[in-house]
Parts: sequence; C-alpha cells; structure tokens
Amino acid sequence: MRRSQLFIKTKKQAPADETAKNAQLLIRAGYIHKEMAGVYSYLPLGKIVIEKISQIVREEMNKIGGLEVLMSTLQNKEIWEITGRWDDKKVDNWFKTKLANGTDVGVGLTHEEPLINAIKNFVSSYKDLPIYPYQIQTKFRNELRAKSGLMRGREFLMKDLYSFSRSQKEHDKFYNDIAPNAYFEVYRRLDLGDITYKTFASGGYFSKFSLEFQTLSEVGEDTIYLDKTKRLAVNKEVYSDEVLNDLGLSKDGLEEVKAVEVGNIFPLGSGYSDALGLYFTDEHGQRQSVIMGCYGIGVSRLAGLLAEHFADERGLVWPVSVAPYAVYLACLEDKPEVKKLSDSVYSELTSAGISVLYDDRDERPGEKFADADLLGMPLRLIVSEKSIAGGGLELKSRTKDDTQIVPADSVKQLIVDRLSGLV
RNA sequence: CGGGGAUUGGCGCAGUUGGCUAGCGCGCCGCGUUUGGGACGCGGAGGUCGGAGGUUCGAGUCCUCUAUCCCCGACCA
Repeated sequence: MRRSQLFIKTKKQAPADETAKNAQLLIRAGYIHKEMAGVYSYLPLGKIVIEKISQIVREEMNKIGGLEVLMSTLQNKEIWEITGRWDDKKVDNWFKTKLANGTDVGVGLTHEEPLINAIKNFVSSYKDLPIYPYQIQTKFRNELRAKSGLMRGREFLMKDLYSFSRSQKEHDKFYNDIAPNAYFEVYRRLDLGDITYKTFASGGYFSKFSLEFQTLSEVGEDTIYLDKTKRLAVNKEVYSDEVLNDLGLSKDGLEEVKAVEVGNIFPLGSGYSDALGLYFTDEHGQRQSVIMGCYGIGVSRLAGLLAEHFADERGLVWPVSVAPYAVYLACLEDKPEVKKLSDSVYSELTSAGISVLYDDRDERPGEKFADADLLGMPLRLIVSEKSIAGGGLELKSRTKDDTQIVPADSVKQLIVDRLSGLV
C-alpha cells in the first residue's frame, strides 16, 4: 500500500474526548473514527487489524470443529419471549426498535435463541450432534456507560461459538478442551499468552462457575485473584473461602491484580434448548435434551487491548500477527536514485508476499519517522542518500533502537528472517 | 442511573469585572527557501462560540432548560 493513496492523516495531539490510551492512539494514528460514545468505525488500517484478529480466531475455532455462520442482527421478539429474555427486567441492555408496521424487533446482543431456533430444523437424531456453530459478528448492547475506548463499547465485534452436545459428558469434554486447545492458542498467537489466565467467575443461571480468560492489564475493569504458579485465577465477583476451597486454591498464593476479560465460556445446560423445543432422539428412540455451552471472544476489545498493552511513548506497537503491514518503508528524499531504489524494494517485497506500507509522500524525514513509530508496524526500512552511501537500506525494528544497513539484494531475505523470528 | 467535569474553525486550546471587526498553535491552500526525528518565511481560506429560551443598550462571558462527551460509582463481554 502506498501511503500517498491511504487517505488517513496522523495527528500530533490526542483527541480531547478520549482518555483511554487505546482510543487516543488509534484515533491519532487514523486506525479508527469515533462516531459517538462507545461506537467506533474502523478505517483501513484498523479494519486490517480487526480482520487479522478475526482470522486467527476463525482458524482456531475451525480446528476444534467450529462451523462459521452469520446470524441476523435484527431479532424476532417472539423467540426471546419464550426464554423470558425479551423482558427489560431480565435483560436490561437491549436495543429495541420497531418495524414500520409497529412490530417490536431487537438488535442482537447474543444469539442463543435464534441459533437454537435455526438449527432446530436440522437436529433431530443423535446422529446430528454434536455441532459447534460460531460467528464473528457485531453485537449491540445498550450499556449505561461506555468507556475505555474499544475496550467497552455499545457496539463491538465478538466471536460467539455455541456447543450442542448429546450428554453432559460430551459437553464437559468439549468445554474442558476448548480452553487449552483453542482459546490459549488464540492468545498465544496475539502475544498475550503469558499474561492471560483462566479465571473462575460467576456462572449465571445454569451453573456454579463460568470461565473467563483474563489478560493482566492496569486498565482492566476486573479484579482477579491470581495464582501464577497454577496459572489460575478467581474473579473478585465470586471470591470467597468456599470457592477457593472448591478450586483447591490457597489465599496465601494469591495476588490481587487488574485484568481485562478477553474471553469467556459458559455452560448453559439444557435450559435454553429445552425452552425452545430443541431435542434429539437417542439410539434407543428416547427423546433427550441438548446440552449447550457458549464461548465468546471479544475481537474488537482485543484490538483495543493490543493497542493499549504494547504501545510505548512514541505510538502503537503491533505484534507481527496482527500488524496491518509487516514493514513501514520510507523513501526519505525526492531524488531519482533514492526513489528508484525505494520503488524497486517496494515491488520486490510486495511480490514476495511481504506486506509493506510504503511512505512515498513528499514529506519531511522527521514526519515519516514519527509516523512510522506512531503507526506501529514491526519493521521500518529507510531509503535515503545516506543509507545508499552506507551500502543500501536502513532496517530497524519498532521495539529496538539499533539500526542496521542492509544491501538492497539481501533486504528481502533479511526481512523474512526477522519476521519469522518475531512471530 | 447517581456524582463530578467539559463543549469556542478539521484537531488542540485561550478569551479578564458582560463592551468595539472572537484570538493562538497544529492542520489546509498558494509562492519561495529547506530536507535523517512532526522545518521556516510571506500570503490566504475557514468559526457566530453545542442547541433553545431569557436578562441587558450590549452575551462566547450572566440565568433557565436541553443535547452531547469524558471521568468516578453502580451495572455489564
């Protein structure tokens, strides 16, 4: 991508109406645009980040048998009334609206009911189960108070997977396997693996506990009690002697820390499926309940957390796995020799499959350096008379201060090596 | 939803006890000089002060209502 064709402009100053670091940086760098409190649009670079996170989540869900769907945003009131969740007294953060003819409709905030209703047409035998449909979709929740930029919006991108199992045992196996096999794999690929912990939290209507995935962060909304050696935590909301006892944790080994909930999984039992009439017939011709679970990952929240967590005083720092472009290539001077080398390196890297944001603008060097830092691509390549005199191009890592001059003919290989080292 | 703060060109801000054509920085347009860490000079464009109502000879400055944004709390992925 040529920077001259990318319509965004960076800003020196943070917007006055944001205090959250993630929102300030992402807006300054032109990744997102704020529409209103808790509602953000994704501009080209932000869209790529969101897509890259989504793709990682998608790959990991597919590996464990997930099947991607896309449910509707508009919700039919009738099926929500069956489970009682249309009632504002029970679910208080619905966005509700009306059709032209006056019919009430909801704007989707989760999707158990409609998904059960949809698959009911196809599930009737034990041979039809288990199934694990999921989607990556925008959720709408009418929060009383949006805050912290992308971390808590009224509209946010979320992956929600739902498991439909034939027995508690079958359910338990999937439920217990999904954390190590899929969730932690996602967080590892986002470079958050080391600071993300399985956390016991309140279970809602159908079970004693749910599991949350909490990433340590000073800006987190949750307080958890963490046993680092066991890599296990308890959310403050269920923290008690009894719970610690249940989980085999001792108060002495726990530290109180702030964390961001980047995922959660709930056992649902058969409450929703029974209510909506989703059953299957077993091998013996008996009607059986379908045991459900739901499994969320906040995709846009993760984007905000990554921005917040890895940034330094000069700007964003993206992990290689989600960076919009691997390389920020800046042509420093409007001189034929410099331009020619920049252009040729740009096309060489691009055709080798390395994504490059090529700063070909007629701007001063200082501005390009500042932008390279602010935008946060993992590697920076500079072409200038100075670099050419030194023997080629200047390569620098976003997170390190040292630079090295590399000959033009070995740039591609060196970048490939550097990137694989960073992954 | 309770408490606190804020709202003035695209962005960040100043604007005294109400007083004359509402300023500054960034950004933008033009010309010139510059070119390794967000350059400089000269010349421009752009706001009616969140909105409505009121007090006053006169309101960005005072009063009332209202909208929006941020923070703390409660609630929530």
